[in-house]
Amino acid sequence: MSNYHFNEIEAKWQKYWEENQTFKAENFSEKPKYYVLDMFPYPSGAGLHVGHPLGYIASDIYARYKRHQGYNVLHPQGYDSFGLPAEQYAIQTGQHPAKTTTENIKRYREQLDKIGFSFDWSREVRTSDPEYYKWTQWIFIQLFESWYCKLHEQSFPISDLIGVFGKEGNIGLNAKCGNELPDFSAAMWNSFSEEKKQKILLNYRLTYLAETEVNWCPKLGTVLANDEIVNGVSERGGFPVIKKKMTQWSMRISVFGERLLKGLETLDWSESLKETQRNWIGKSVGASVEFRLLDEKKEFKSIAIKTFTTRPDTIFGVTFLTLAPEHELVDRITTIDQRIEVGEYVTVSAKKTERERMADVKNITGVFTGAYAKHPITKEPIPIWIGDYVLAGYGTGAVMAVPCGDQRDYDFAKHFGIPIKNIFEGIDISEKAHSEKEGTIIVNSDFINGLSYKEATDKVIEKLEKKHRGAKEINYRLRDAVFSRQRYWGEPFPVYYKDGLPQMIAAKHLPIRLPEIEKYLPTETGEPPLGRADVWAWDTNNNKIVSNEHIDNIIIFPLELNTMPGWAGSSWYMFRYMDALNKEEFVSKEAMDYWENVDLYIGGSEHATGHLLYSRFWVKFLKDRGFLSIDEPFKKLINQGMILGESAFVHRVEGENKLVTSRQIEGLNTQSIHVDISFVNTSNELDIEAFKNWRPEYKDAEFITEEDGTFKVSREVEKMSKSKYNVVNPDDICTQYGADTLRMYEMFLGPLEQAKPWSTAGITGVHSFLKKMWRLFHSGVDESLFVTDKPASKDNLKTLHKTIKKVIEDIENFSFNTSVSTFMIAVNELSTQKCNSKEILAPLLVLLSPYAPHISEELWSKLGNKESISTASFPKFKENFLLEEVKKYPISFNGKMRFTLELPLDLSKDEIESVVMSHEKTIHYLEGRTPKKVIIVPGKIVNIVA
RNA sequence: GCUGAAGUGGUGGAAUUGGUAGACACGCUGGACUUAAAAUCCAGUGGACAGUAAUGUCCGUACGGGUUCAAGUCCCGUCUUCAGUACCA
Repeated sequence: MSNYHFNEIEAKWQKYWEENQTFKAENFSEKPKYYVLDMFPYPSGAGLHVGHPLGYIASDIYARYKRHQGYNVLHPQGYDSFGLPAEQYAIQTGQHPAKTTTENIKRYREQLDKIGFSFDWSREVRTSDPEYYKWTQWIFIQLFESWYCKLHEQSFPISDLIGVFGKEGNIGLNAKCGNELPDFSAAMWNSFSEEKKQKILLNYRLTYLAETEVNWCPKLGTVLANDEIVNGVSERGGFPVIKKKMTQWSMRISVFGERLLKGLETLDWSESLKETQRNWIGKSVGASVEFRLLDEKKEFKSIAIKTFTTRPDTIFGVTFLTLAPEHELVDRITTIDQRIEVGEYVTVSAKKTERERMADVKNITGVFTGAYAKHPITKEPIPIWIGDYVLAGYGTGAVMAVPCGDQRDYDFAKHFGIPIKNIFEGIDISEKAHSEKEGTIIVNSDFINGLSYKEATDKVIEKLEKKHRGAKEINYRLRDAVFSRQRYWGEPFPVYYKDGLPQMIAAKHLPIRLPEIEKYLPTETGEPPLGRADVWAWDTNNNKIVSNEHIDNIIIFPLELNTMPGWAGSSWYMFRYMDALNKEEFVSKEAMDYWENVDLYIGGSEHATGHLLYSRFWVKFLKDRGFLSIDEPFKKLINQGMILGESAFVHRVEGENKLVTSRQIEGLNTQSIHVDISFVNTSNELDIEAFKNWRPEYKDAEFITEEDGTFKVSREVEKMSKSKYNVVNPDDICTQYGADTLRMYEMFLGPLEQAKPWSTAGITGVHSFLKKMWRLFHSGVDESLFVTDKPASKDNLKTLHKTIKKVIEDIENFSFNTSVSTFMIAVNELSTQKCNSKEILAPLLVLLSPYAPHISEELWSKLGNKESISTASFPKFKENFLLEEVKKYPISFNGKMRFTLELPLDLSKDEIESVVMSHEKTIHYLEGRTPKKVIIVPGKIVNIVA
């Protein structure tokens, strides 16, 4: 008996691969290297659904393909097991995150194993493993011990900077790098107390402690980075976020803006993803312009309001200034008469949540400060306003408002009756502002009259620089990333506090292990859960964690209570796989130099402004400091599209216990209720009994059915999720159809990068292909293996090489969906040709093995091979089976056009004619200026001139 | 609003540098096998018109134009959908 028993075959080969360590990668090899990486999963509690493995299947196909091509392939997998998702699941189930994480990982591993991936599990990493996060802590220390020189665009050890301060102070640095810190000389530096020195250094370190306005999410009990907020609510859970001042660790990613931007040019990523990162970095080129406060009593002579503009050419159109409500000068410049009004306005806007402020965009609000500034060129008095359309976090938090050239300034001016000055020739601004830069001549503007945007911009900047009232400036939207989380389930900081100042724990004492505490829940007020640990202080004599009780002793100090965010561990994991067991270094130089960077990275596009940006930042930093030899971690990136679920709904008549079949709901006032898709068949018919048992409240409900007694549900495509009852579990598919069918079907669904709904209905097509493939190797009579050494026919070879060509092209282009079709066509053709030649079938198996590894291994071994099919080399495409030697024949087309036709030598006229009539052949179009290729349409050739 | 991607049968989707549009699969229809069903296999399947038939003709890739011997593909304009981003000065 020799039917295709996929369950047995798959279990057999998965065991074989594990026992033989078939996919273990060596760190050094004569072969060229290739590194294929998946974005490692968060082990959440729900387990995998069919959407999760999509990217893993694609990367696995590619990894297996590269092995066949003779590469030494690194294809590892691990778990991003620290962070909010893992912790939220623990909180929901009331279990300790350490416990749920271990359980979830076990479940994930079982599910992954069933699909037959070629992962090298000997290199598994878990970000929550102390042996792993030891190095995350180590990298944090390196960041703390480094600063960024804007002049050299590079990070250096902080000790270099201390050396410079001791010799020259920071005056030179401020001038060269445009730092805004108060100047000090070498003598002053040397006279500073240690405490003051440390405080100054925090302004330079790449990770620093500062009181900043952060995004606080009370429901999650933690602060969030900008990329963790979507539409003003938290990405995880969708809870409100408010602004709050807190002392937090931050990462100085902003100084890397330019390099992160430039690096994108070298990467093979999708244009849309690069664009997302470019927008996030948000570079804008413009100028800073300084407006000095107009003050007759000369009290505030030195107060200057710095603004940023991308339109220096419109400087003569300025009719007011607007400050953000949070601007630091608001208090100082507001006149006595305006104090109450301004105070109220500032308080009200501070109370708004991120979301309210976004929702309020159309409401124009603002208040006059009573103060005036002097225009830097015309010296005219300019009124200073406050408005919340100006953001404290961007530029300088103050704008020079040009109502004629900016719609927001225009709306503000109209709303408050501020004059609008037109500086554009022949442009009507009675209805709206004119914001296009190009194609306008500037007027009413003194020395730039008659100039275009570009010329005027240069002239104005030149003038401002001469008057010391401004300079050319580049601004980035990219903000420093908050790095503290008031959560339990994350990496502890290797930091203790002495006299209120942070101190690093020496690297040799790492890891600082996360203490085991009973109450790990976050608090709404923001006290970190680690504050509840009884043993969480640092003994500097013995270099170990000790009980809190001893604090105040001179050698025992409080430890940092916050933990690191989820993206800490995922920012460098791709290097740990290279050398996962190394106890001495996070990755050895040899391993690093061999594997270099990830050649192919596959994962979701939702990480565009988080993980993919942060890890690029860390890698650039580690490269600067000599710990890595490469500058960009991910050479090629593919974003797999999400697989969506097809939810099913029953319709209940509003206010009645009556359910109506989907075709009869028209005209009725009904409410849709999600129903578990396992109660619905492919014809959308509901199993009414199962539904009644599932939802007892409808036990006695009235069912309005079709005439034939069936009850139909309606369908809708949504994100696959437990709460929508539309989850399809890959385990079930594996049991019913096998992993090879699942793998091929997931690829067959559509283009890899496109979002698409899952529908189990079509899976039979792929499954019956595998059955046909199996049958191709077996005789129809007694079902034993029926493969011969007979030479292949010409037709057989043609089919094979056509398939080789297409499959290689498809894999190289990541069009895995079309190669599934190619296999189907090949098997159909070979069945028709009754091909049983080993010369054809063996290479076909190798070709198929990346897609359907289990069946390929089984048939491969049946053919008498002792080694795993993964060691076989990929068949090579030979063109001569498809094309023949050619000779040029001029022909004419439709009796008018003359072409040259390339055809085999020594053909008779009849043969040429039959070729032309039946095949696609390339000919050159001669009558046009440039020769073009055309395909002959059979039957339309009138004359062939030999 | 801005940026990016896309719009092809009943459905998912194929179509090298412009060259027989709808591969492959699902679904549907018919047939074979079967007591029957399932499974399996075979055939048909964009639309309209003509023909007993083989077949032929015309129309068809969101819409309107254009370039070309030839356009799903290139150019201009319009509409729609999806995704990202959003008071960024």
